[in-house]
Amino acid sequence: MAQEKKGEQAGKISAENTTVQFQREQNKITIGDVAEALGVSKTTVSRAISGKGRIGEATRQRVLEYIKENHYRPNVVAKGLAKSKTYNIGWVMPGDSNVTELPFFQRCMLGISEVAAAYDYDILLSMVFDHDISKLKSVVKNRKVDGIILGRTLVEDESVSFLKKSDMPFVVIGSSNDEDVIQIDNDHMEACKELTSIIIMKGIKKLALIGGSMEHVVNQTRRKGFEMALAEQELGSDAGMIYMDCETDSMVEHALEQCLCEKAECIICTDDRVCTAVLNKLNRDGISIPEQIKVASFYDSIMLDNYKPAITSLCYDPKELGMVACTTLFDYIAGKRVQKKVLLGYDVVLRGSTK
Amino acid sequence: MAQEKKGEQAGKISAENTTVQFQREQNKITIGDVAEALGVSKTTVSRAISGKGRIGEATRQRVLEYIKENHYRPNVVAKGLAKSKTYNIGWVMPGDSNVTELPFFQRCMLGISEVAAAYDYDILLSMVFDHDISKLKSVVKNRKVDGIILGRTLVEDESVSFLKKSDMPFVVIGSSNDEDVIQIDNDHMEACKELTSIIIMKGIKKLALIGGSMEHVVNQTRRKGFEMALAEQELGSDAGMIYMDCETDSMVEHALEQCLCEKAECIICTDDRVCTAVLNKLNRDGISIPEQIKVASFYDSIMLDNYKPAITSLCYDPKELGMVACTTLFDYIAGKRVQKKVLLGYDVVLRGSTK
DNA sequence: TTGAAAGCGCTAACAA
DNA sequence: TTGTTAGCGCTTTCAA
Repeated sequence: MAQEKKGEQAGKISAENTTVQFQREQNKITIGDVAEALGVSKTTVSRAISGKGRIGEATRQRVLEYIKENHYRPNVVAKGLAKSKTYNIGWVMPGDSNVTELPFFQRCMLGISEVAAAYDYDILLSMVFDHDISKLKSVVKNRKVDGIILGRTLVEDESVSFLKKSDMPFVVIGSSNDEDVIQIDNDHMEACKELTSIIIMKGIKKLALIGGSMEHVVNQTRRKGFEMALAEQELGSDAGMIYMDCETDSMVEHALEQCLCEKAECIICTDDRVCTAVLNKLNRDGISIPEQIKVASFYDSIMLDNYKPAITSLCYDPKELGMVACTTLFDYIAGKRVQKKVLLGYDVVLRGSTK
Repeated sequence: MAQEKKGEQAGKISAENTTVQFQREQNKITIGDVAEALGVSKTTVSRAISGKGRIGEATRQRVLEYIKENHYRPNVVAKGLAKSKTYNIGWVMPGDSNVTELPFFQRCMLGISEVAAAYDYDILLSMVFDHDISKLKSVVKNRKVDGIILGRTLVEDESVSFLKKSDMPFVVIGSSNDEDVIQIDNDHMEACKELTSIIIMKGIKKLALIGGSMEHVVNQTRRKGFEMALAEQELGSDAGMIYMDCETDSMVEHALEQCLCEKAECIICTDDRVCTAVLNKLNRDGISIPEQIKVASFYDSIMLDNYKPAITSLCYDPKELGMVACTTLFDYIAGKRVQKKVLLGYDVVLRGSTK
């Protein structure tokens, strides 16, 4: 076992066969080796690979062939050093535990991943916390990425203000109140307005919004959409109750109780966490949906997938968000002129809960 | 707007103020600049920073001070090139859509992220698909990482066999049938055996296992744990029905029907997706839990969090899994001898569904 | 069309 | 204790 065939995993296996030890194996073939073997200069090899600079078709083919046969791969890091690029983009997502539950970020990642691959880029992951963005800082200061995608924005966002002061190109997924920031988002305002309007048009005269933290820009936007619908549909000012900043289940329940007292006919939740809490309480209290009260959510998720009746909600495509964000970032890095604010679509999905 | 203060975001804002264009700003101070400014050699500066090699305390302080004042940060990529390191570890997770729903991987990431940060490493993310591991391949061949953590293993795992042939150190989260692979996992076998045993000891005489794909090592292990409990408790061979490879809801439902025909008293599900399907069908058919039939799951998740009655299940800590995997990988890279198979703990949580 | 040489920013022998 | 020098593996200017 001491002598391993080249190409097999380099590992020494212990007597008891229960531990292993890694031994580095040097196998690397460099551009210099290729040049030497072919009797040409490194420059020529480099040119053959990049396709830049004049080079004879014959030599070009010869080099390319040799490379293929000998499985030569240029060292991307060395290339990066020479070109002042890293071929990485940074993906910054929140690490807070109630957020890691959400499939949203993984779906975004999927989109980013796909686009980045097309540009021969990799993704460097940084998890940040509301008040600890040290990982983001180190990635930027260590210059390990060529640009950054921020997965979430807060109203007062340390990440954003840090990035603005750096010279690192970045885009955010979600919205920012800062006009200078390149932002990719769904059109939450329009979406929330539309869903609310539809509900009103169904004849509902008294409706309530129960929402999460106003620290999130998106919740501000949702609220605005809700209010706009109310204004547009010309319902009285007492037609819409709003309870924001319900960050815990008990706060949601408390808000819900108020809504019930006020005889709200429909409860709209800004997201599925809030909605779950609402559904649980209604269930416990034996209030039936949609007969006694209607429920809708401004965000759908698997958490609600299996609920009976199905919950009316707004649907978005996080993967598309990731793809557009990534494309935009690459365009921006390349010096192209890019849209500062891109708004993507949504679907209003009417289900049993508002029948 | 054409002239920006240094340190502000380099961006040209268009006339309509709706697009932006990025302009690179050169601000970098190198080790050479520091050396020159201080009238010492680059080596001296390098030594002052790394703390390696003999250097006078006086010069050392002088260098450090200058660095602090002038905000010099060594270029990690250049350092990496010189030391043949990347200061990145690769994190490979599946991109299949039914898998991105799971918070499991994000929780693992959290643990990895924490440990990696302590080693001044970053995480390079690759999403792979069951039969397309090209992203993994490019990351390895491009030598953009010093080691890799595989987030999931299949029975016949292309990623594993590829990595074994490369000289890239790697560990897997989950189990592999391949003894040579360094693997970090929860003790699923023991956990499943224990939960099953407990249920049997409650007096259940006829129980069924409904499970997902046998392509996943973990499902094989779970099945084994289930079978071991049956054997150990000396129930007859007809006491335990097993329906594996139920990859769709309809397959689960079909299996469930069989179980009901056979008068199973308790349904155990290998994971929460299966469990959700089971619960939905039981609910639809008006079969009450735990009165008419008992239900348990070998994996808990938020999908089941809000179900009434609460579902008895096994609980694991994915973050710990990530932390241990990452630590192990670093030890292995450092040439330390490491355990080939590490098994972490679990909790059996008995809830209403098996009352 | 090709090559020599300098340089990207850092580390590490070896000398002094 | 400090500096000189030669890399790490690639790109790119300039000259041939």
